[in-house]
Amino acid sequence: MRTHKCGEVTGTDIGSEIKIVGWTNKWRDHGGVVFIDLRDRSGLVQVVFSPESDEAVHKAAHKVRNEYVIQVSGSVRARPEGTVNESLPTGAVEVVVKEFKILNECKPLPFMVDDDTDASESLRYKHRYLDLRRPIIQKNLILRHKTTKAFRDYLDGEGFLDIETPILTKSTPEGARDYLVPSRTNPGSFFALPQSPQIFKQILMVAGLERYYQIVRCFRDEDLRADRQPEFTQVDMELSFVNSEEIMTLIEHMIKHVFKEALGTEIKEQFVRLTYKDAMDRYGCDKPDLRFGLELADVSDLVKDSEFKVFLDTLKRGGIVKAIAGKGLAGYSRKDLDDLTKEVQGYGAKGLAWIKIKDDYESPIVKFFPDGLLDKIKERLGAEKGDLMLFVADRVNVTNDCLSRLRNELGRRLELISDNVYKFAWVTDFPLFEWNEDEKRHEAMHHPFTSPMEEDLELFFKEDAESQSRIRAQAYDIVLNGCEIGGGSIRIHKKEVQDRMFHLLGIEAEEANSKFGFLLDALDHGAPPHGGLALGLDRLVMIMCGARSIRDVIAFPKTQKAACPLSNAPSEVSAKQLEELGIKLDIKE
RNA sequence: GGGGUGGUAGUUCAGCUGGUUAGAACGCCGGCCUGUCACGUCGGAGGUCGCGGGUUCGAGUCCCGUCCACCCCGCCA
Repeated sequence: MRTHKCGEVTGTDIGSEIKIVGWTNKWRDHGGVVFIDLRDRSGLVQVVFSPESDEAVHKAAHKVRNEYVIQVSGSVRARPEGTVNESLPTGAVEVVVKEFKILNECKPLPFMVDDDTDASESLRYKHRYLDLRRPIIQKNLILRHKTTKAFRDYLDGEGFLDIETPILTKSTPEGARDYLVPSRTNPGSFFALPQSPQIFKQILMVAGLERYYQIVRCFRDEDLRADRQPEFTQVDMELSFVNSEEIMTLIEHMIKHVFKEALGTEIKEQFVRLTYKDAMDRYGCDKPDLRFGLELADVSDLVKDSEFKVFLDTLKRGGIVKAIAGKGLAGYSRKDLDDLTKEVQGYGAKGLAWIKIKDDYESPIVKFFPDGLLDKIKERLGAEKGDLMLFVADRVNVTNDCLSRLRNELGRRLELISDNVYKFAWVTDFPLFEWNEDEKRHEAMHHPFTSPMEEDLELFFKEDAESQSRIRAQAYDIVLNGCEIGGGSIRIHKKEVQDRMFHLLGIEAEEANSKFGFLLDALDHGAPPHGGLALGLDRLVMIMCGARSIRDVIAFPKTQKAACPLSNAPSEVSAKQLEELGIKLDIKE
């Protein structure tokens, strides 16, 4: 149907007869001469209908409207002097139409197909076939394609096999809420859609496949966010006979390959290494944005010499006092400070103490600090005149949580966060367990198949909760610009260790057997040491695109209520379907 | 489950302390226009003010409820 693509008509085609097809991006009817910008995936080119070349064709051109699909035959020529469009790659040429055909018409549009459309998301998703015509979205999908291709190429080169795992699988305890699928042939029983192919990929290792990968859909029935969809894609990998260092090295090379191939960006520096403890101490979270500094400092040992009751009481109860220095923010108004205070209170802090460093220290609380103490605090924070010192005093986790969010907020306010900068970090030495206060039991921080560190195995077999809380995991997260883009671990490959793990998680042998028996059996039949990692593809591509939302890199995303405005899924089903499945509805009003 | 913002023409929005016939831009339809590329120009059509109640002589505007979209908290091993 065509000899050229619209965006690829160039000066070298001048004089030749070509045939192109595409959508009418814009038409300009001057009465005498009609211009149409014809668009296909490759770009735009201007076509000209002039009465001099063909009266009938020129007349018919008046019928064309936006988004009509047309086919054009004509000759390429240089545009007349003074009419070159510098802002268009094809702006030096135009196609003089000799023949054209309307291949399809288009009803009036619900919104303009245009990169800077400001149509609402729900309208765009309802007519996603129009929304996806916008070059800016196509660019994202193209980058996503290049990214997955680069992953596949790299992994293929490293001897990884792409192996599919079941989508209809088994519900497992722990983790997110499952999406369930009823089984018609087993009334009353349900499949679950996988939250990840975790167990299957481990079984592939036991089976001797040695290197597995899959770019695979995962499902979690939890509430949505700008960076969270109920179905999302992981680059999922598992390797046998490796340690965590070897895995991290491989992943680092892979990521650099992908950034170079898909984005043309060379990541030169080595990924930063942080232990979990370092990350928490210095940034208050396990996914710090390393594009800026503003590190936190623990000042508990200093403020214990003050007379500020809030701090002293917190310390007495086993809490801590940490602080951060806002560079150049000593001029903050009462309202600015109130806003910041409200922000941290939203995350559980009781308040935010502040001290401005001007010629003197300025704050309602300076009177509680003896001479010299404030200098020591200032020194520890690396603060100087003109800065604002902000303090949170609370339990360790609340303090860290609030200050890490405050740190990100200050990073934004001080405009320290630049796009097109990629700061990677590995976070390692995670605790194996996280204490669940509600249920009074340990939960796996990563997942229940994560191996404890060799040197902590002794603790692993001790009975007291305090020892157990000190066990570190052979787990590692990969962080990019303050976003967790992936994580993995060395897995448990010995049955007795896995049994012990379930025991510590409060999962009885019987339950473990019914839920994970097939994995436990496999571990008992010559399971090799193995480990792996999964990367969140959507989030990664989102960062690479500079997109604000994960929905901008997914062709058919769901709304915050986990619905699809295009297909209207989910929807009710017929009584017959329910009957076949043995399902009766009991909807709470 | 909770907090916030929004919902008025096809679209994006304005609409003041409640008051006559709800406006603008873009889009759409028609006319004019031979060098535009945000074309210009003249004219026209287009509204259940998300939905349901209430207050009032009178509600787009105030109150209550509800639905939807987005952002966040909880949740997401």
